[in-house]
Amino acid sequence: MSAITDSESTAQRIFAAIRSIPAGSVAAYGEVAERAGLPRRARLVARLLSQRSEAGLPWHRVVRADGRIAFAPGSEGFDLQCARLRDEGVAVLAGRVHRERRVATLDEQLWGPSTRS
DNA sequence: CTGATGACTGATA
DNA sequence: CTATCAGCCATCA
Repeated sequence: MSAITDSESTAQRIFAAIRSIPAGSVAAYGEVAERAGLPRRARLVARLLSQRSEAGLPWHRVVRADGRIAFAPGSEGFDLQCARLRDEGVAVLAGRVHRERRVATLDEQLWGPSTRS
């Protein structure tokens, strides 16, 4: 059988986490890493996207923790990510996504933004 | 081994 | 608000 390395299974978990981001929403690198079971591996997620990104992977839904596009303004990646997000109905102003468009925590998805009785 | 780099993050000024 | 610093982790010279 194939010898699946830890790195590959890790990568698959990260890709799965990214795919789990609903269209019209975005998540931070740190959030993706955490949901993939890799806390504090935000840079690993970034490096993975940079080197091994897959076809069909909604990488454009991954932004920085502050909602900003990770690419430099004016770069190809920036322009492409911005366009694809807007295509999904996400407002991107000054290279930034509004806070409410973020998929904060898993808890928030399950419990809702204002479950406080 | 050390040091630099990167699609990062949080704290501080 | 922006600018800088330190922490973090994987890879490379």
